[in-house]
Amino acid sequence: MASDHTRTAILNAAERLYADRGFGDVTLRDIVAAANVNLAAVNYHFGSKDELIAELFVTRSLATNRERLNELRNAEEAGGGRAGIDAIFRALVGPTLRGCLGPSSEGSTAARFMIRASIESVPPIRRIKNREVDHLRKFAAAMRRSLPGRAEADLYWALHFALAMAHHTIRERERLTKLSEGVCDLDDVQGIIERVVAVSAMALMGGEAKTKAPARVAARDAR
Amino acid sequence: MASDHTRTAILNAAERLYADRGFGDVTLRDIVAAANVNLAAVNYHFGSKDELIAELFVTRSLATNRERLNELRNAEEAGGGRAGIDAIFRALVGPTLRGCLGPSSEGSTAARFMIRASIESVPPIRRIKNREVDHLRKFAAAMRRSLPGRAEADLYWALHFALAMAHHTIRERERLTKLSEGVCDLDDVQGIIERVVAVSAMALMGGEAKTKAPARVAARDAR
DNA sequence: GATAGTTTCATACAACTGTTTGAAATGCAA
DNA sequence: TTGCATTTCAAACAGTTGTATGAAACTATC
Repeated sequence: MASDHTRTAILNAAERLYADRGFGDVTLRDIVAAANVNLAAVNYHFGSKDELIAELFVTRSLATNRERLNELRNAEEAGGGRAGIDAIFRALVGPTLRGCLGPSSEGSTAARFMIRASIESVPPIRRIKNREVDHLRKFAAAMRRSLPGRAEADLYWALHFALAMAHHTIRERERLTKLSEGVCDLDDVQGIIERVVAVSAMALMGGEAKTKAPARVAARDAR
Repeated sequence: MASDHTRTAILNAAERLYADRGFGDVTLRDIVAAANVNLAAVNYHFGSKDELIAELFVTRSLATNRERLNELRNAEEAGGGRAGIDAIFRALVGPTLRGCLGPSSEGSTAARFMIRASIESVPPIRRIKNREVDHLRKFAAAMRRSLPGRAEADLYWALHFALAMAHHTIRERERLTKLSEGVCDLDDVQGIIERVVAVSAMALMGGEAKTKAPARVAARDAR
């Protein structure tokens, strides 16, 4: 037990430094200097550098996943076991985008850390991300309940594209601002979420009316 | 001039090693060992490790960009100055997806290197990517010509989402296979391209008929 | 075949990395 | 206070990294 003071000081300093300068050029010595603790404290409290990074990422990651599942559960309860497809996508990408975008994310170390984690891909984080399959399957299941007739492949492709748009927007938000010369407002988080949700739903629906039968989205006029 | 033998041996070995094991844990010593050349040869021929990586990436990157612009030009000429929106997206994501996906990409070192470069983000590569704004603006211009009435923001968001889907598919292709338990066929490159193109077009069109007036895609029922 | 320029080589360099060690300090129970 | 366990600390360790050096080998020109 004890005071935990050193432990949390390390966690805070590490999160801030990694967020600001990336995993690539932050050493344990940088961290302990910022935390005002001894170099050996990291290995004493966490075992290794990788385990420190893993703990940082797992904490934030679990929080996001909890938020997602909360939103999903609420949507399904509101719909009597079946959530609308929009609500499902909103539960999937909303928490991540809200957490990492918008003016508040500039100040939040947690947000900047997660952005960094999505840009640089270090081994300990990759290992954790690979365990997220079960979590995503829950969203696939919700989609299946919501649209029983849909082809499995279309389901997963839509899920995949939703995550693609969300993560890419977080990763490349600066580039998008520069590319569009400020025309794309990265601070309008709710607008972005609805945009991603709408496109994801269209990816699944093939641009047809929401309640209609399956519509293939793929291979039309090849080239 | 001279034989260039050493130079190209380094380039080949480096590309293969980076493709296989990532930038993180391939050292210059690994490279020169695989290339059967002296350690000092890298600094002699390239100046530094970062310049070697940069040269590798620039070469492949320019090739892709050339291919993209070729396809775009062809599409615009075929349409008398105005390419169809599908053709524009196809020119944008086609070369990248064809290069990095499909059974052939397993064998191609170049493809595996570019996949690696899109997963790990090292400083020299990031610097080059940031100079790609001009290149992407050409596609924005083509979209503008194709659909003069469209709002600028919608244009850039669709462009952004197209790249998002393409790159995310490349980055996470293994995860998607595992997640979907093989239901998503990552070897059907043409099918994937058409899927991405269709969704991108829908992102821009808002699910309405292709020739209709602007349709906002964003903020409907917030939450 | 001597000369000048290029390329290769073995080796050293200097710095930095995460981790370990063993002793000192601290906190807490009896 | 005594004793015991936890925590901190300075120092060193062992290994790796990219880069620099200066001599040797080569190549082509005159």
